[in-house]
Amino acid sequence: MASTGETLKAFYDALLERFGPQEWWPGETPFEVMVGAVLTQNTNWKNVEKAVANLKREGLLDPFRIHAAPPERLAEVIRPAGYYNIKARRLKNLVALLVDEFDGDIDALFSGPVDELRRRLVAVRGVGLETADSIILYAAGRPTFVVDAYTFRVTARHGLVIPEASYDELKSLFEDNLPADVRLFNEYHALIVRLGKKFCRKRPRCAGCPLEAFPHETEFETF
DNA sequence: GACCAGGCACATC
DNA sequence: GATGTGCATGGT
Repeated sequence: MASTGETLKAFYDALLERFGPQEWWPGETPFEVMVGAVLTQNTNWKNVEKAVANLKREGLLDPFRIHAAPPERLAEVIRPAGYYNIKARRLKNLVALLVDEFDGDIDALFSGPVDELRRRLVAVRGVGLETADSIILYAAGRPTFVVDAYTFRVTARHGLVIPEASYDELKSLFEDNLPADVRLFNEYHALIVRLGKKFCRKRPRCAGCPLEAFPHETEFETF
């Protein structure tokens, strides 16, 4: 009987073998990564790329510029990312933390204990657990495991957690059974997303899945 | 035309 | 604490 840690490592090896390193997060600067984390909420990444390109073209990919921009103007620029009114407000909430508390110095925001950073990020309206963890891992380069909808599906369908497991329970599943390695956490989450896009959607297509050889449920909940 | 996407806040029970 | 709903564009 393989331990949870051994199973998680075997999953990782199978995903890496199939897909190769994902080299996440696409983004030229930590600030761009942070903005992308908000824009990609429940949204296809292709749409986010268009919104980010618009921000660059308009000279708005800057904490002070976003802070000063009227919400309606910001919303129009990020329109392709969807939910543009609400995301404009969320971006302004997030840069308010950066500008008002850290004088726009993103390195200052990212330094200090990870759990304190997480509390600060989650306290921002519009930044939930996944967005906060994405920022911590991919923008700050600090070790925290990012859980998303695909993580729920993959782990539940392979019997690693009960389907009712919470976000933090899933996060602990990975963090308590793997070394706290930024590179590993980075690739693992990216590989789960890659897997999910192709095989582990709401209506899964399991034929050819790299985890096909591992035990899994044959009846799927649509979540 | 239905379904889906790298969520979150808020209302209601 | 659990469940339901609004937010919105663009690809399959």
